[in-house]
Amino acid sequence: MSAQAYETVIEEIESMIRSKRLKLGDRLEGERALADRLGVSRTSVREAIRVLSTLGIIRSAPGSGPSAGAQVVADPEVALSASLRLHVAVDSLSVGDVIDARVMLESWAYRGLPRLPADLLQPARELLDAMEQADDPVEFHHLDTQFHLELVRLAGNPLVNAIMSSLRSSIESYVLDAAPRLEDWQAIATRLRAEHHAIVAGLSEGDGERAARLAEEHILAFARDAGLIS
Amino acid sequence: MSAQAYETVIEEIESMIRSKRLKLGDRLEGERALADRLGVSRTSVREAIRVLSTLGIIRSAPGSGPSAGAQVVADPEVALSASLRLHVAVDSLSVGDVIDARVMLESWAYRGLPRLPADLLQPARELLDAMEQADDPVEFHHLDTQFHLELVRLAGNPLVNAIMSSLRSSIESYVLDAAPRLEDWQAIATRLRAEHHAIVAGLSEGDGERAARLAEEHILAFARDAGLIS
DNA sequence: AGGTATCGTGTGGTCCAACCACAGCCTAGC
DNA sequence: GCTAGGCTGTGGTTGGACCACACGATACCT
Repeated sequence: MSAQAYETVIEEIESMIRSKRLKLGDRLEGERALADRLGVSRTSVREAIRVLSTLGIIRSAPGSGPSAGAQVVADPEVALSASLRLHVAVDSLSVGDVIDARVMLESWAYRGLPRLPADLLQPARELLDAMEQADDPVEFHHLDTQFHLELVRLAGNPLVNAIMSSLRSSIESYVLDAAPRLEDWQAIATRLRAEHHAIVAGLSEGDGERAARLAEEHILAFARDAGLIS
Repeated sequence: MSAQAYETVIEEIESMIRSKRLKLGDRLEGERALADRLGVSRTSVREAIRVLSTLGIIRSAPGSGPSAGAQVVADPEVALSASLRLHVAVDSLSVGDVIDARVMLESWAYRGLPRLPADLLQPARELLDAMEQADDPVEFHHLDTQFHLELVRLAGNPLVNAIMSSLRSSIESYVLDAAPRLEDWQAIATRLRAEHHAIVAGLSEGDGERAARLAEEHILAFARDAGLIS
């Protein structure tokens, strides 16, 4: 037995997924049954399930009934967010790296967009309206995150969406910490709102290239103001 | 105690990392000591360490001496690779999504590159030389992966490098499965080699834009040939 | 007959007390 | 001075025992 016990359990579950014996939404057999079938201890099965849970593949719930047990789910963000957050914490990734990656992602998403029907941009516009009222930096940032994510979502690539969301959340604490240090929050918020409208205008006119360039400058300028990059 | 036991352990370790009480390369206290200090069982501590290990933050080794114990490391790829691989397996992400993301990444990397000193491109050129001799599709693919990764590395963003590497490995099995189905492998390999040289030529002349466009078509054309996308 | 309180059962969550394999260190013996 | 052996602490694994939980069935009372 070269591989560790919990690894054999993961391999078994992954194999069941690949061979379609386990599909999205299916429930896994009980931990005790699985342990017995694979000839390992329940502890090892639990380690494996815990790992798959942090990878966003399985969700476990105690109790009984339809919602209980271990179920195959699809939550690609959890592992990405947790991993990035921790790697930024240990300084193996810098906040600047994350911001650069975000610029790449967002400008890619906008550049590829065709002229959009007005109703597709409606959710983003509503977020802009909400941001008009938001004076609190924390609330503003929250809406801002949703706004940018909503726009990237229009590109229709779920993987890019997951990465985008994870990038934001991995440096959220740094952004929020920086907010109070901003010189003139009101002035900056006003500028950010105007830039948001300009990006949406570009997209609604089918000028994804312009929106992309605006977004790049929008993101980098704020990051500079917040002292997140030099 | 609302949070689960293993979560409190993760929070404690993450807190130690954020406050720099734990730095890259440091060794964690023993599992038994940590369990005792936090008032949880060793089982829960082990679950937490196992999770952090799959997130690429901690590496554990049994035995004694300098290499033993749990150590803080920085391996951003492991979690990304595992997560993407499994999410592609459950069809929550498609191979096409992954390929599109890779095109984004690679073209971004090349577009941002200035004219490069010849020695920076030397490793890539050597991989091209090796690929001239590689007739076996598996060996060719292996070198191809290294080649593209080497070029992206020139952009100098470790996060992008990690994502790039994870994207490749998450769909590697699909690419390798598709290789035998290719109509005329020799002809395709010849074309791929020529395209590789053209990309390197673009970069060596400081024309990142051209290299990016060539890379986009290079990747998408092969994906179409291999039946990975339509 | 209809509602309601109760119990039974199976789930994951936690803990404990062992034992194993491993690798460095230290000591006794040559 | 050197080598072989045991000592010690590490993570890895196991079995068994509880717990809290939530559903479903059952028994009960009205």
